Amino acid sequence: MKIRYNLLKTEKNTQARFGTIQTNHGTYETPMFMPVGTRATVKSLSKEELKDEHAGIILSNTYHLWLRPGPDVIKNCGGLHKFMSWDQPILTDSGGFQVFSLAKNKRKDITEEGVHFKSHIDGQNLFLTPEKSIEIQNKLDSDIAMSFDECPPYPVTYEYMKKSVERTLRWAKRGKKVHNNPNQALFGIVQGGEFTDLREYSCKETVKLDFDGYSIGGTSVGEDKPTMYKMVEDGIRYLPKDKVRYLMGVGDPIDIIEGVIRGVDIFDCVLPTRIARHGQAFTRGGKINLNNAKYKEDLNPIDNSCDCYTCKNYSKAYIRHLITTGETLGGRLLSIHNIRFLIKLTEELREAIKNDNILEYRKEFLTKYEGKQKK
RNA sequence: GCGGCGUUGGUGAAGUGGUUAACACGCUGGUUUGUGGCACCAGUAUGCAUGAGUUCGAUCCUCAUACGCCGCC
Repeated sequence: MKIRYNLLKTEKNTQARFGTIQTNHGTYETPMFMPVGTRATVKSLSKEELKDEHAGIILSNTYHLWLRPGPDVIKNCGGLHKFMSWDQPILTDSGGFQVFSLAKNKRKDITEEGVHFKSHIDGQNLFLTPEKSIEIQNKLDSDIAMSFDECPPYPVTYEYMKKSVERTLRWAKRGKKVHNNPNQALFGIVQGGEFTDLREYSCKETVKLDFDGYSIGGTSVGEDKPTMYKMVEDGIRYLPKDKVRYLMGVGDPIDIIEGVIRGVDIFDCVLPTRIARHGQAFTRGGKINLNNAKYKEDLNPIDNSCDCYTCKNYSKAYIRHLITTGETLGGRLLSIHNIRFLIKLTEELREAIKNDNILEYRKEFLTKYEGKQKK
């Protein structure tokens, strides 16, 4: 079996969906937030810590594992699950986004055949193609592989985006052709930027290729929020109801809620772990910065309503001390909290969908999260 | 008691007779969305030991005082 998505309920007033994803490594409810473990590790966290906070699928990255330790090493070590001792599902990103982020400020050479770019480790010239990406992901033996796409920056011209969408479609076809891991699902990626007709086109053509799931790519690349939400709407409209919908790279709490309301099932994002390492935490009352002097002697947990390991055991004063002194435990504790915060958010969204009150939930969440003055 | 040297922000310090006193750290905020992990951005001395003098103008020159370090009696 690859994976199967079971749609159990659509919320009455919105497109929000409650369902399950069945995989070879267990069945999990959606909407779901997936922590990012780029290099076969969710930075600083053990598998027990992830499971204790109810993590389901986690992410890993083709580009990074390609460079180190290399796909053959992982294959010879029994595949990614065995290698990193993670017995729950893994989704591997294709490396498409790395082409965007690695080469953001430099020249990148995108050709029909693939992408030439330089290793961030030693500068050597690399060449990644759709076939290569899928071949690596086959070896990694993740549960879900992603098609290799082009993720253009924002903004680009309509003409460029049109060409890019066409190329991503050809790449999707090529990748699908060489995909040969019977236990691995393969997802297609919808692109098209902020152009409604290109999103529609990308969506319909990608669906024709019949993937195991679909993701909305090309968001959170510099556009404003209304534009991003429109991209999601335009990208999701023509996707089949019986397949998973994945909004790539989105993990701001508000964006997750807005995504779920528009019909997204799964999300991934580096935000919870990255901001944790820089001393910041999500709370019901908004994002806070533990570096702030006001927490110097604050013995309260980060969030009184949080059930995570960090909030059950440590105070803001202590975490602030760890963060300001550069102790690694600080980032770890905040990562645990932030991941739990987003996972708990999706748990509550599932309940809201079941109760048909997701709009009400959003209103209540925003009132607390953004302060009383808004909306 | 005599002589020499020194005294610049929270810290280490640079510097000049003339608009905004360098840099670093610290401190205070902020940013971060398919991770180039441990980053980036902004703010932070109306002030140069104290007093007087020289000068159009002094943190920078002169004198005195205080404090510190070193040497001599």
